[in-house]
Amino acid sequence: MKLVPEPTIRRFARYLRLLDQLSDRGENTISSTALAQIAKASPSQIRRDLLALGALGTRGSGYPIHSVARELRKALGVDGVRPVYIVGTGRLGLALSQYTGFQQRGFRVVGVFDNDPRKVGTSYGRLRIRDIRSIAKDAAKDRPIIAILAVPAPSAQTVADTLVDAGIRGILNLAPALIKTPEGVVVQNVDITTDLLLLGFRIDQNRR
Amino acid sequence: MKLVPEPTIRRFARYLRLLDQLSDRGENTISSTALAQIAKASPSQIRRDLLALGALGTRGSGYPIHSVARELRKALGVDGVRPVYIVGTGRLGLALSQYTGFQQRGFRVVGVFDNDPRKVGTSYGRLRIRDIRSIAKDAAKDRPIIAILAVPAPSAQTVADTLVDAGIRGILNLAPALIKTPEGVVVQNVDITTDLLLLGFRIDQNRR
DNA sequence: AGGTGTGAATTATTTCACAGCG
DNA sequence: CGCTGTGAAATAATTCACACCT
Repeated sequence: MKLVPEPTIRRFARYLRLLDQLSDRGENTISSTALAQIAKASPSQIRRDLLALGALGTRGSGYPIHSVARELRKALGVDGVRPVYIVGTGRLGLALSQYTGFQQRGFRVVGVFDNDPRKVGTSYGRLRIRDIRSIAKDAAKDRPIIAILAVPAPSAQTVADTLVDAGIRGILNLAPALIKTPEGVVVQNVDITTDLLLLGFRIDQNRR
Repeated sequence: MKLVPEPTIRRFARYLRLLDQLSDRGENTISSTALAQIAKASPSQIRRDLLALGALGTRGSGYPIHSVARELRKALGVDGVRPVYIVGTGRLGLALSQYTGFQQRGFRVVGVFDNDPRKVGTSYGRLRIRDIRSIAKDAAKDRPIIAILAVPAPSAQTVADTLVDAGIRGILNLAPALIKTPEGVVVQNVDITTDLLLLGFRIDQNRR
């Protein structure tokens, strides 16, 4: 597959969720127009986007949901299962460690870490909180590529450095802090306040 | 202010966070080049973006952090304080209700709701969990414009309808489900799995 | 010198519109 | 027919490059 534009990738993730839902309802095919409706996009945009996966549609009847979903997974790199570490077991870290949605989307939480000795050793569900100091050793065994960083802002950079040393290639940063990583380690920032701001703005503008 | 493009708005939220941080460190001005550095954007993009707020920069020395931050807040509609409701007190809802970051950014959680009678009445910090059935009545008093929806996917739509009836104008939807709202009620979806997918993709492509 | 404001050029993304396949 | 695939056109966003202020 050649280079896919960034906005298309964002939409890919949305399409995948929608198609999975449709699939659960027993649907087999969907037209660009119908998908556009529920995805809040234009039919031609859908066609352009899906075309990047190859010509999967059937003229006259639409797109086969199953194959498109499979190709989307392949394009997004979740055709297998990706092991993930969660670092930080505050309220947010714990909430995420219990979240079942990851598994359905190709991610599996295989380790939860903290630096607080009082927490290390206690169990939440199937996961036992491990000591952050053993993360490099553990990572050699679990081979996670991605880590979810859910620590307080002041320690974000230090912990991020530890993750990089442990061989992590991508960090989903939930801390409200900017972190620096060496070339080759990708950071994706998630900041719910940003989304709140954006929502507020859209309300004022009455944008949909 | 005339129409600001959507991508610019997204960046506005980021700039604001950075400028607040710089301000905390005692900085007074910053050049487009310096800001570009930490915001991972190009200097000319910064200048274009900030220009949409009016010509605030001083040639030769850069942008006055304070005024720019104030204008950003105005542009994003957070020059005052926005009251917010949180609906759903699972792990995630509770984590958010305790999150202190909102206040600093112009949002204040003024109510937390659930439908579980065993939870209603119990207190978390300064907030007492209230009954979802009284939300319309309460909203008439608290006048929240925004609600954060943190309920399980199957009940998302029903609860969203309740929120709309209570006069909510914008919903930050954390449930992994699509919700429909009447014209004039804005929905902003937050889905951490989508960000994980995006991160995974960027690792594969080695995009920064 | 140093750094903004801004038209013009470039590049990216979306939409149009229609040929062509099932 | 209905609906995809796709060049071509239109629109949006970014970057260039430089005049101009302090």
